[in-house]
Amino acid sequence: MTPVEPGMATSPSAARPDNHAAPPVWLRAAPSRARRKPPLTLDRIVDAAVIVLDELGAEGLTMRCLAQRLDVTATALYWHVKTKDDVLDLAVDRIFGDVAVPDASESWLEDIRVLARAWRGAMLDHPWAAGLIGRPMLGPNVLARTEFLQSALVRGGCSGLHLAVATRLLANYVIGASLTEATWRRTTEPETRAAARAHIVASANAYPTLDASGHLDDTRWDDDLLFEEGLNGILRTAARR
Amino acid sequence: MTPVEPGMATSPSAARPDNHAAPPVWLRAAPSRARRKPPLTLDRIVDAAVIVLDELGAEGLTMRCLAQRLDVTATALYWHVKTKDDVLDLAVDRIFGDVAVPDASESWLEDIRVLARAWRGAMLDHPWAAGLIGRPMLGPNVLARTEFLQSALVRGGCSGLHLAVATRLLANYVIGASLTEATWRRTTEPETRAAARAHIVASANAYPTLDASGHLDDTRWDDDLLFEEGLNGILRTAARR
DNA sequence: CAACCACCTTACCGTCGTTAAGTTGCCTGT
DNA sequence: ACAGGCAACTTAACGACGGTAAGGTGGTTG
Repeated sequence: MTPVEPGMATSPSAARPDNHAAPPVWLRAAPSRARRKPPLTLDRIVDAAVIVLDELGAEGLTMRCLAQRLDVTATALYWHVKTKDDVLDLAVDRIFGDVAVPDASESWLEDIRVLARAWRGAMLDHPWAAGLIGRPMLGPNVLARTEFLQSALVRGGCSGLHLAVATRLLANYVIGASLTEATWRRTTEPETRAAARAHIVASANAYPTLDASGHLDDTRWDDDLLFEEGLNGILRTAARR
Repeated sequence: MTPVEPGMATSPSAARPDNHAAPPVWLRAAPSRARRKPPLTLDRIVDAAVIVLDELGAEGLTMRCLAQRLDVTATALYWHVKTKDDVLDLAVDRIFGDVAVPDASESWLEDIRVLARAWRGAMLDHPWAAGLIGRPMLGPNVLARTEFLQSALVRGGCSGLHLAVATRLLANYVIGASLTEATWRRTTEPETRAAARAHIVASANAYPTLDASGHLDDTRWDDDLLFEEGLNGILRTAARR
């Protein structure tokens, strides 16, 4: 697939002496660094994994295809990573690195809002992450965001039981909302969405309220608004402390 | 694995005549029904799938092992089911059938509380379900519970935007909470939990608030209490309408 | 220059989900 | 009563997957 290139790279006895001899630097240094493939690192693996996941989804990520994109054999990955699950865990934490942690402003409420929005945004940008949340998230990026969230609550005056409750409430809401929205967005060829909605309408006697409220197909309000309003509701109760 | 049993079942030319000939009914009728294996149905497949999932977790469920438990070949399943994902979807919906839908009482708040508790309980009883929520949940059991939840909110006076917000808020909170708790419970050999907590303590400078609040290892309050308090917070804002 | 070690490859294993092509047995029309 | 057909299952096999074991290689160190 990637046959060994002829010339310098192949034989040290030809390449090294060149180093000491004639050729101009720009003809020597550049190729010698560019032609040799860059070393495989954990970072490069995770980068590639996120790209593949974005393109093909969670089921599309295989060690072989990931390796191919990095121009190595599949087994080479196992030098840097113990199992495929490691790659997935790292990829999940990686995308949460994109969630900007705001500088702590004087408005802890707004800080939380910003973080929550960004968190949801990251998950909607990478909908495959929704299916991977059922594994413990202990990566440094996730922890850093949780730390910020809880510290904002502390700034807002929460402590003790109320702090624990508010932290979980917020985190669980954001996770739940992102999860359901991303799931819906990911699997939704519009035909599926229409079919689901049609099924509810057809079973209107079984689901009268869902039918009347336009569940799964409400064009009156969009997801952003509903998320924001729910967030407001939570923050109002948190602020009452 | 299941060799053909000798006698009647093997050869029609030997079995059928017996039907017309000597042997007493209780030796004929009973075995003829008991010995013939019960027909494979979707229901039996899903039942077995839930059992296997409970025993071995999501990764432990394979079509072959599921088939073995049903005393059929793996390919036989594909007559009743199109793909393995179908089995998973059905299994997820099945466990939500265990969530008791309360009779609508005069207290819509309490109705919601009961349903939310049961929902969470079902997920904690079957922690494997947490990893399978990243797929659209459109099964009849899930829909029926959502219908009840929303109808309770309507009884409570919600409508329009507020109804949509409250429905999502509640559902997302319950899902998020169940997911994180189940995930934690499933993957937690105590060693992992201890390691995670130790990591936070060790990085106390990076996560001061998490460290101080006993994140991931707070013995002061248990999960049930935190869930309940969060639920109360949500319902208070919903009730203000 | 020999020995070593980090890093990658070649070769391969067992298992998985799934398909294709029979085979069996009941049920129905005549 | 019997032929034909269809539903329900089996046997066989495919290709891809995650993962392991052993071997090579190139740069660094004694």
